[in-house]
Amino acid sequence: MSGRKPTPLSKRSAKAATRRSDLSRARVVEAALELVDRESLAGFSVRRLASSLGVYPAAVYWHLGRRNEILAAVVDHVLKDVGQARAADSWEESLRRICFAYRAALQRHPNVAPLLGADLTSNLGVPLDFVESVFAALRRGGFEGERLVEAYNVFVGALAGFVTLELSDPPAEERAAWTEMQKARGADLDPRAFPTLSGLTADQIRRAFVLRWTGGRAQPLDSAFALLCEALLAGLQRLDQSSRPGSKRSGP
Amino acid sequence: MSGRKPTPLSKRSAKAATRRSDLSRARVVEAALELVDRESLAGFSVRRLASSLGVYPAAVYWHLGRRNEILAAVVDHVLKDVGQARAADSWEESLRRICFAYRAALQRHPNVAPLLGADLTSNLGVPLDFVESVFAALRRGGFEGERLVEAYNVFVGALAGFVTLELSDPPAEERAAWTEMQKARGADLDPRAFPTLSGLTADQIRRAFVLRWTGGRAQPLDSAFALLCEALLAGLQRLDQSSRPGSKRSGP
DNA sequence: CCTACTCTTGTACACTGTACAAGAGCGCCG
DNA sequence: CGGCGCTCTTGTACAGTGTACAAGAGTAGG
Repeated sequence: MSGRKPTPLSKRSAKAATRRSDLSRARVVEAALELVDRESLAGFSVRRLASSLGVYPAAVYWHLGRRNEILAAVVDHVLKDVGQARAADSWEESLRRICFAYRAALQRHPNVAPLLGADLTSNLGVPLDFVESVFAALRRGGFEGERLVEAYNVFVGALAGFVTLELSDPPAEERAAWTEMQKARGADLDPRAFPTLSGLTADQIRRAFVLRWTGGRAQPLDSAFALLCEALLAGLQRLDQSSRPGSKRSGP
Repeated sequence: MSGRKPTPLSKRSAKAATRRSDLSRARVVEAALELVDRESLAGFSVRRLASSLGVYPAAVYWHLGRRNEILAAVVDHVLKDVGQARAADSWEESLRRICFAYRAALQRHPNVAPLLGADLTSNLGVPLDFVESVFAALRRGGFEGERLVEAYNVFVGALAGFVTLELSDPPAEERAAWTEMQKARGADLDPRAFPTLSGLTADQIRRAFVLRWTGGRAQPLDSAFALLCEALLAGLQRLDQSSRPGSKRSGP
């Protein structure tokens, strides 16, 4: 079905003949996100995106540029509300809200999660208001100068890392084989070489990042995530106190 | 130069005619790592790898399987010593050593870092002794059962996330353009929309994860990384104490 | 009405991962 | 010693990828 060429004429020609601009940046981004959601990141391609819009690849290039820029736009779209997480009374609570907003946004579109693990740098896709809100909260917490940037990087790195890892999934087509393989890997552990590991229950292994065989979307690691937030906040609090003894703590 | 076909005969035929097995899993992995180091991950391809060995693609397939399995083997190779980080007196110190060993290993081969951000799950590349050592340390710290797995995920997620982000770099070919773009993005900030961000100095922005334009290999975020470790440990310590008041703390 | 601009069509190129039949070279067993 | 069988490599093929680019449709403004 659907020959070599995108055969875009079918459902479009009549319409497009009159209004050519029913394509637009927003529409393309939406379609791209839809495609990623449906087919996973590996299944995303410019051509597929184009053909899902009934259009030739170059058309989507025109609106969004290269592949990476398309994906950057998708990330931006997914994360657009995270920066709006309303600030709370304490800076700690603000950060907590950001954590949960960030994770919730990605849980809605888990297939884009990988993009935020590695490509965060080269992607211009992360909305600035997200960045702003983290910086603002940390500053309220008393971080300044060099220390502020460091705390920010710690926070963002840990948050992005955990969520990406939690949400990443095996390639779907080979899920079955992969599950089997992981199970075996977890079961055949030599107690002499891996004393601690081999003492874990199957249920523990199933949830442990490198060993697990259940992806984090089927089985969210809610409490582990909460633990991450608390650990981060506790850590930052303590460092904050120790580096600047008497000044601003949490509220006024 | 070097025609369509790999033209493998040149430096090989004489040799290979007599000893066919000068290819081996280990040699291929080594070459793959070398290629990734030299050309970055985007520049890695099975064909290039094959031709760098003077061999046809299918030959490397035979030894290592599909692309992902090749990369998994590379990751395994890069991380193989991390699990050997000698345990220290206190569990905290053990974890600290693991952190630094992990980062050091990836700093030696920063181009593989992206693999550990997103593909950690589907990669079977992470050596088990690394996992074992983390679990062991945490258990010594008093974590058990459900809590143990959570702490482990927190630790691994945060660690992998930070290091991947720190080490990831713009695509190299477009580095110049990208730098310019990021600089502009950081400079044109509307103070009304981004009060905190626009107050940052250029030097702060240059180091801040989403905004920065200097990659973490040219300019390592040493102190931020140290901060991450301390924050994580402090956080875990506190959670540990609060959940199990009187039992084992650090050392005897 | 014609020019200028926005957007789309086709087509092309170089390259990718992966499969597979066929064949070399070697060790082992009879 | 001869040949079977295994390990490994050669070629070749296929379907799909990102990206560039000339050419053309369609609309808006002067």
